[in-house]
Amino acid sequence: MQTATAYATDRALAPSQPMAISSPTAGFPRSHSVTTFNAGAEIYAPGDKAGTFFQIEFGAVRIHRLLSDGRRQVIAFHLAGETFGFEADRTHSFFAEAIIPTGLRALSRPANDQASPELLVLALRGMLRAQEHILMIGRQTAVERISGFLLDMAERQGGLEYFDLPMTRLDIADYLGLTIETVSRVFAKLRSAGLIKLRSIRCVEIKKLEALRSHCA
Amino acid sequence: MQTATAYATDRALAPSQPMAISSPTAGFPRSHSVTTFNAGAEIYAPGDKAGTFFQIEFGAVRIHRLLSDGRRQVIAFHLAGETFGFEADRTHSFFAEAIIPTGLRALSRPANDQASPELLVLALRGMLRAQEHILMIGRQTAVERISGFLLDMAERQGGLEYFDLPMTRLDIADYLGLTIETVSRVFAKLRSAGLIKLRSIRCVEIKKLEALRSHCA
DNA sequence: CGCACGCTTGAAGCGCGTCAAAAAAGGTGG
DNA sequence: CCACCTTTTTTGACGCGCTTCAAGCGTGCG
Repeated sequence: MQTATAYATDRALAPSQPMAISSPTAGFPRSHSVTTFNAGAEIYAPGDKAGTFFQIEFGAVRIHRLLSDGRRQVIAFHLAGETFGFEADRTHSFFAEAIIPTGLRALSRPANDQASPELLVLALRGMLRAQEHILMIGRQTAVERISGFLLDMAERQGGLEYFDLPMTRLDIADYLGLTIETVSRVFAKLRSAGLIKLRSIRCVEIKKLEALRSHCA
Repeated sequence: MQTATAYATDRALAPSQPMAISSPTAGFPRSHSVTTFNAGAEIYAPGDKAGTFFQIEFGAVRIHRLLSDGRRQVIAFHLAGETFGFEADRTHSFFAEAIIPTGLRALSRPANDQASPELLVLALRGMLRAQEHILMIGRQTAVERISGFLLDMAERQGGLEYFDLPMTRLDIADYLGLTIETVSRVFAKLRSAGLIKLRSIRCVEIKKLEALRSHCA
C-alpha cells in the first residue's frame, strides 16, 4: 500500500499562458493556445469546474483517483494527439496530471448544448476504452494485463519497432490494479523469455509480437 | 474458472413484436413499441449491428464479454428506466442479455449524425460509471466491492428499505471480478455482522447503512 | 418424488501483496 | 566529470486474500 503523500504534486508550474475560457462557437470547439505543464503538474482535480477539455500537443497525461487510505487507481493514460477532460457533471471527478512535460490545447464545449457529433464519438470511445479496461482488470492475470498494456501502448504510438513509456512502474501498477513489485517482476519475466527487450528502463522493444498477443486471453 | 457453456443462452424467445428500425427523427430518438425477452435471452451479441439502443420498461439486463477460455466479465447491469446499447463503432462489442423477463423499447439514433445532447449525456454518464467500476475492481477488497455494489443497487432502486437482486451470485461475481464462492462468503459475513438481512436469497435489506458505507474506502 | 440449478460451506493451494533491502538511474552543485 | 543525494526499479522472503476443488444443502419444477 502506497502512501497518499507519494503523489503530492505541484500545481501547474509556470504555464506559458493562462488558460482562457472563451465563448462557445458553432460546430467543433474552437482551439486555443497551448499551455505547458511540467512533469507531475496537476491539470485539474476532483471538484474543479469542468466544461473545458484538452487536446495533447505533446507529452502524456494520467487520469486517476485516490481512495482515502492512499490507494490509487489510474483510470487512463493519454498520449500526444489524444483528447481528455470531458465529464458528465459540471465538475471533474478525477485528477489529471502531466506525466512528463506536456503541452495542452484547451477546447471549450459549446455552451448551447448543441453537442457536436465529434464530442459524442469521443465520449463513446472513452466509454468503450473504460469498459475494456474493466475486463482487463477484472478477469486477467498479471502477465496478461502487462502484455495487453504493452501492446496497447505500442499500437497507440504508431506500432513502432520500439517505444517509450512515459509513465513510471508505479503508474503502470496503479493503472493495471497491481503493485509496482509485480509489474517489475512481470517485466523481468517477459524480458528473460525473450518477448520484449528493454533498451532502457523506459524504452521497450517488442521482440515477439505474436507470443505477446497470445498472452492476452 | 467457469466454463463457457455455463453461459449458453437462447436467442430472444418469442418476442412480442419484431424489432423495427424506423427512420430517424429530429431531436431525441423516437420511441418504438416494446419487445419482451425471457430470462437469459440474448438481446445482442458482439459483432451485431449497432445503432439502435434500448430503454428498459421492466426487467433487468446484463452487459458482458467472454474471454476465450470462458472467463466472463460483466461490464454493467441495467435496471428498469435505464438506457443501454449505444456504441462507438458500427457493431456491438459486448453481449446484452435479459436477466429476468424484460421489456425493452428500442430507440434509434438519428442517422444524420445530429447527435442529440441527451445521447451525449448518456454516453458521458456511461463513461463515468465505467470509470468508477475500474476503481472498484482495481483497488478494492472483496468486502468493499460487495458493500459498494449493494449500496449502488439500493440507490438505483430508489433507496428502498429492501430490494431485490435480479441477478444470480455468479452474475455479481463476474461483475465484481470475484468468484461466486467469495461473493457467497462475503454475503454471509455481512449478514452475520448484522449489516444486511437476507429476506430471501435474492432480497436484501440494509440494516446498518452507515456501517456499510464505511466499508467503501 | 427426484432431478436440476443455484447457493453455501469447508479445506487446501497459489498468485499476488507486503515488507525489506539493495541496486540502478537521475538530478544538482561544485 | 565526479561526489552526493533522491527517486525509481529490482529482487528476495514471507504471508494473506482470494481462488480452486469438492461436497453438501435448499428450492422449484417436471
